[in-house]
Amino acid sequence: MAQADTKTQILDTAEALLQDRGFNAFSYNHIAQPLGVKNAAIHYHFPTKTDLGVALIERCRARFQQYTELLEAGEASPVLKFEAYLTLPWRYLRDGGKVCPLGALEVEFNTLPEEMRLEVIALDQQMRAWLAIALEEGREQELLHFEGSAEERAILIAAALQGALQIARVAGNSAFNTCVRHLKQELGLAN
Amino acid sequence: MAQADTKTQILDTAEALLQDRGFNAFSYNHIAQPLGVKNAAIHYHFPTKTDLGVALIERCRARFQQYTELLEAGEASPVLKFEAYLTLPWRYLRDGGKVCPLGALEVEFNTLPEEMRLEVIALDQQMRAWLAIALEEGREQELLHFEGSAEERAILIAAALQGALQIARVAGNSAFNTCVRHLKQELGLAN
DNA sequence: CTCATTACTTACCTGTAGGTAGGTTTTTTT
DNA sequence: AAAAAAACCTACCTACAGGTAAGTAATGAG
Repeated sequence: MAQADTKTQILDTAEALLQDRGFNAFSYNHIAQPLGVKNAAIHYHFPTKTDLGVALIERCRARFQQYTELLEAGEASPVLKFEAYLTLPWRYLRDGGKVCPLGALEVEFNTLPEEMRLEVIALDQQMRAWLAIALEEGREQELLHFEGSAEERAILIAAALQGALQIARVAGNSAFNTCVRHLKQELGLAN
Repeated sequence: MAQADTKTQILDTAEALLQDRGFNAFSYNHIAQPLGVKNAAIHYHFPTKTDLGVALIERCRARFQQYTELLEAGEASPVLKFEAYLTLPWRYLRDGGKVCPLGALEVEFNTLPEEMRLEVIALDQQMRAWLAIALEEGREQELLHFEGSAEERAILIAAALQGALQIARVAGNSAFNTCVRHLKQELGLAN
């Protein structure tokens, strides 16, 4: 129990650091100190930083999977699904001006080991693909309105949210909210 | 001449590295090696990495200023101005899948020294403010169509472009082009 | 009760980062 | 031609990064 707890805490801390500073800007010590544990303890659970990075992204993927399965199980409407998607970055912003993990990893993409790159690509695919399906459903049910393919619209939305989180750091949180409002408006959603 | 040249080359290389790997992921050696000079030569021109970073962003600002002044002097139409704005990220993508400098710096924002942060904020302001004016002009002349304030629309566009450049790294360049097409469409521009 | 496993610790190693001091060469100024 | 400034280089230093090896304390199974 205590072991799994530490492992989870390591991942939690690493994830927060990733979203706060980027992958290259945190070290094992940055994780170890707040947990009151030594550097080598991290290496015990994650031999290399690459292992840590991979595990981190895999957890993001699993969590997103769970999140969407819950929504599907609850037979959520396309609109609710879309709004659930918006909730993710919104939480990041609320929790201390964090940035989308995907965005951070993409900026540093060319410095990442191959194993991590593959995970990043998979996470991106997974998220956008699900969003696209939700958008298409919404259009079929005439709840959402947009031109072009749903995949294309999903790119625009994902890009805007990701960028807005980053811009919010220098322009204030309202920048993000503004962006969300416009995205909704363009889908024909009252805000 | 040779001195100013080296200084410029340093900035060029540093800028490329920033857009390729992020600010924290390149070192003085990464700059020195391709230029065929020693580490200390960089320190001669830019005593600290903070100095380098500040100079880099300042140059971005000056260049953008020049760029826009040229457009204003040529009495470019609002549509042309908007398209000129789109050209910037488009070039980044073309030149080896680079990312917007602003986006890279915002992701690492919390790791940057105060002097650099102020420059980042200034660059963001400068770019979005100019874009907003162009958008507003376009709307007044009924060349562009959108709801809400021009500043708000500028945020959406800047965020989407920034995010699209990053996503293009994992989803291919078409992701960026798709994003641009949709942004234009929404402004009522035929593509 | 013993043995093995798990979850660490202490103590180290190597590489590289940013940075500095002082010397040397080249260019410019007078 | 001499002096001074500019543009470097060599040689170093310190801090910290990621990583490893060997040991220890606690837990749990046979």
